Amino acid sequence: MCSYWLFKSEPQTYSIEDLEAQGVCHWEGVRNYQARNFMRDQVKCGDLVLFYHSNSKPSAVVGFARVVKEAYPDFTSWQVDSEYFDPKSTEENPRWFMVDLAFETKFLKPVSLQVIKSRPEFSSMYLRRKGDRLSIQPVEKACFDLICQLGIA
DNA sequence: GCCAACGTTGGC
DNA sequence: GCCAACGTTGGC
Repeated sequence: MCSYWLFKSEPQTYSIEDLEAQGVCHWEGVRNYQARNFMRDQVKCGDLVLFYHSNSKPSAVVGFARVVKEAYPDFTSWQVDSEYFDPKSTEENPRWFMVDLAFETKFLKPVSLQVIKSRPEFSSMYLRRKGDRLSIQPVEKACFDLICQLGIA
């Protein structure tokens, strides 16, 4: 059984095109406890992940990926020269985690936040919540399927 | 670039 | 443990 997720990324930081070119990536830099807990405790190998471009024009789901490695310590957190460095995270006692994703599909038609907000089928999504800032969030299968259907059509 | 809606930090 | 100050996210 697999679960469904939505991961946010600013495309100028890391885009679906970057993942497509790279094939596989480490999802480093998550520095929010709620997002970390989802990733560390619930994101499993084989799960499918909607790739969302935030702070974008328009902000949209632009494709999906597959989880190919489950949570392990985010080594960027103890690299002093990394923008994600956190002095409170150590190799002995890591505070932050990451997973690996493999590229699956880039949508022909990105599914914009506007569309997600306009359809009643998506009313349960975290993206619809006022003040939503969660960068890793669970998605219901029905929502995942419909977004893929809209994106690929 | 603005700012609302958070989350985090640290003094007390 | 409270809460003010500060930092961040992300839509617009």
